[in-house]
Amino acid sequence: MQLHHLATARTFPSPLPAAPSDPLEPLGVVQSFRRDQEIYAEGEPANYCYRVITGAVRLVKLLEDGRRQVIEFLLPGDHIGFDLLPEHEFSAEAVTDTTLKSYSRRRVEQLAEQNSGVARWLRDQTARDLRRAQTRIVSLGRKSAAERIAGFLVEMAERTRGMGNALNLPMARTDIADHLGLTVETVCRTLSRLKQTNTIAIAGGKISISNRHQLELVSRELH
Amino acid sequence: MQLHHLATARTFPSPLPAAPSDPLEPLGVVQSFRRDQEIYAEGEPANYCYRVITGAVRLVKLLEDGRRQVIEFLLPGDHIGFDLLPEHEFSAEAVTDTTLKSYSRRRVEQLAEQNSGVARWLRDQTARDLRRAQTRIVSLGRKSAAERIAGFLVEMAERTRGMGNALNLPMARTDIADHLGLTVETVCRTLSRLKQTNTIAIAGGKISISNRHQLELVSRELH
DNA sequence: CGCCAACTTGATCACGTTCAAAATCTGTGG
DNA sequence: CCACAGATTTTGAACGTGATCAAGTTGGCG
Repeated sequence: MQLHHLATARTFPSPLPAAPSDPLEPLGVVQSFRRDQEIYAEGEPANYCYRVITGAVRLVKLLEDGRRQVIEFLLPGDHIGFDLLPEHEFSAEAVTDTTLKSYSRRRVEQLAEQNSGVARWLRDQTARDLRRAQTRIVSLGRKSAAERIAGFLVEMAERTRGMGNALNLPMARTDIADHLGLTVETVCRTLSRLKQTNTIAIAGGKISISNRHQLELVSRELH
Repeated sequence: MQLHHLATARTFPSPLPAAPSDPLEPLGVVQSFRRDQEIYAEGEPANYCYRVITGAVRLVKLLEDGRRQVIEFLLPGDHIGFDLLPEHEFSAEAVTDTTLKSYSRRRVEQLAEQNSGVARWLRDQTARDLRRAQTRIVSLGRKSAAERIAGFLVEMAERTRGMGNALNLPMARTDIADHLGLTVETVCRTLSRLKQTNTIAIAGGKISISNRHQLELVSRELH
């Protein structure tokens, strides 16, 4: 199989957030993954944690009968596996060609033992992930398809702060559907409806937000 | 308003898990809450964190139009708010009459600063909560009503390890529904169906598991 | 005993799914 | 550069799970 040439158009060119903490940084090793390549598998011992440099990663749970849940998308600057639990409960896959910086879990743990700043940073990191997961629970438990999709677009706009209103969504519709607990068809139809109401625009496969205010209203079912 | 007498029948009499860590324990102060009493509100500064002694607590998100999501139930031995983020994102309410031990967030933070064991315990605590939340995401995103309810019963059986097969569910059907992203009616109907198939028994409002194996199969849609 | 809240059951409805097909995009080779 | 092939996205029609609306039933507590 041949290497994809690096899809620079699908990459996030914005300046990367600062390293988590200086003492951690020298431990990192750059690693590259091709589109759809597995970074680690469910149940594997967690020997490394990662920071996304370019590209995007999805955390995935695959049920025995083929149903799939994308638990989380990780974008440049995001951290993976810093909860330092001994095993990965979900698998991680590259959404597009991706580069990560990987850190030895053992070394990070040692560092946290000695340096309370690092320990604190780890704690805050995990706490933020927890908040995000809990917010997702509300969305999946109590929101309509339109609310979830509008909310997802707003969230992605904030997380990528792409130039202007152009959203850079590296993932396919299927990934979005599996993230929001919907089917591809529902995602497409809802996007089409948002387009018809001039809330978003879809040109050449790229989505941009035409009416951010309206999109936020829809995400709260206050239309 | 009059005090309810302590609903001992609805309380968890099992031996309480050990304190998180000795140095933390002397900071704790016992506090009591009546059924449905608010422990803290959404958006409030998080000055305290808690450990459940008896009773049960629900973490709740209330949407502007009245929809409700119970993000999490906390049972005796469980910890609340130890992520030490500055504000509570959700409100906490007593499901039944409840006693908590409360800890000053500031003092806990200081302790973590000095004692890397405490810091590590905090991190692990938050990491476990994160795992639980992520598992819930899978359930809400990709599981049917029957799967969610069966899974919930199994989970509660494990968490309470009630005497034998008798489950002690302190929360009302509405709470269960709002936890699983369903309506009360669906919860009732599904419980009735589980009863008809002799998977569970409902007597005097109390649920007990008749066929644990079957229940686990249903929770994985392998019936 | 009688009231009110919680639970249960039934009938109908709607949102999102499923199945199916068409349109568009991507990449590859001539 | 265009043509073709496979994958992804979009649209359409029928269906089904769980929601909604409505009416009983049970249980706790005065």
